[in-house]
Amino acid sequence: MTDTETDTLAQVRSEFIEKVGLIAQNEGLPRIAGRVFALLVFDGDVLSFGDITRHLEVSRGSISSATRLLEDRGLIKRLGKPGQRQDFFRLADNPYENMLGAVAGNLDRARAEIGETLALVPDTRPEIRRRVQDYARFYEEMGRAVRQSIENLK
Amino acid sequence: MTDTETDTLAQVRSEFIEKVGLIAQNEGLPRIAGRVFALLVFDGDVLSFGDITRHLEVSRGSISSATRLLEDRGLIKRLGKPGQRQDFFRLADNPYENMLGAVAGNLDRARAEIGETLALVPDTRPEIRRRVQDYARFYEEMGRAVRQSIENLK
DNA sequence: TGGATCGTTCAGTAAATTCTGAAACATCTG
DNA sequence: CAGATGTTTCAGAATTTACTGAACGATCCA
Repeated sequence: MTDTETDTLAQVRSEFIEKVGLIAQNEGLPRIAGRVFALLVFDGDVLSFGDITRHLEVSRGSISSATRLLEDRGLIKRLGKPGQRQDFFRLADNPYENMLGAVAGNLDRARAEIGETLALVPDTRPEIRRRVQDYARFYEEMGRAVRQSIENLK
Repeated sequence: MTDTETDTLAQVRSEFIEKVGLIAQNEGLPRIAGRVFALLVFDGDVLSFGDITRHLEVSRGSISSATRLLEDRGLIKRLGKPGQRQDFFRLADNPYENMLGAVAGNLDRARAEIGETLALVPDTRPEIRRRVQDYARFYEEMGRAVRQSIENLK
């Protein structure tokens, strides 16, 4: 591999990290969480907490909360190494399925809330019921689709 | 219908509106946009701009941008009535399909950006390619699921 | 045990987003 | 055309969210 190619790959890598940061932001996650995820996707290796702060040049506080968020969502895995003070991280085994699991959870919650309203609209107002039901059906349908995706990714 | 029932329905309606406001916020939309949408779902009628400001008690500026956002996404329809200065609004004919259309668009965009990265990772780094490709596949799969939902809602 | 390294917490700051209200602009009516 | 009514725009206020950095408690090593 020539130097030029190395430089280009480093550049591709850094652009990827920034892109995923923006995608995360667009999906309502902290940008830094997206960058950490991207870093682990691209590099593949097990990285230490310190590695991550160094690569991304952000405060340890931010890395702490980003890693915890990603860990809670099942996107990354925290590893302890015997005789090592540092925490280590790698991609989870099934990050995308877990990501979709969180999405499905949100959809179910929304569907449930609308269901509560539906239960309170009397039969004497069938037009209202129908419209609220259409809305509920939308979340049901999305939930089904997402669960199907989880299957397809397995 | 008794007064008690009427009061209860009014209450159900207002709780629904607030709930949808929060759901919208949770999905990254302005809360007011969610409330406007909920109002039109629940009431079903054609409502004027003024009706909406009165029902929701927010500034006309906010209603103006919320209605435009919802209109742009194909969730509501703006109507002109002959001999009437006011704008009128009703639910779009297929609001949920259009909502999903926007979602699918975002997924496609994300997928495309990751595809750009993938194209730049050389064959000499197959491990990186595989991981980036898995990530791209995730967006593909989601896109497929959403498009399927659109079909199912038709 | 003392000193170093590490991760978390939290208070304060920065940045982004939403909302308001007033001014500008447009349309209708008499 | 003048006045009344209606919508948009935009500057600034309010709110929310993300981020930093320092203090703290924990763990490891000499």
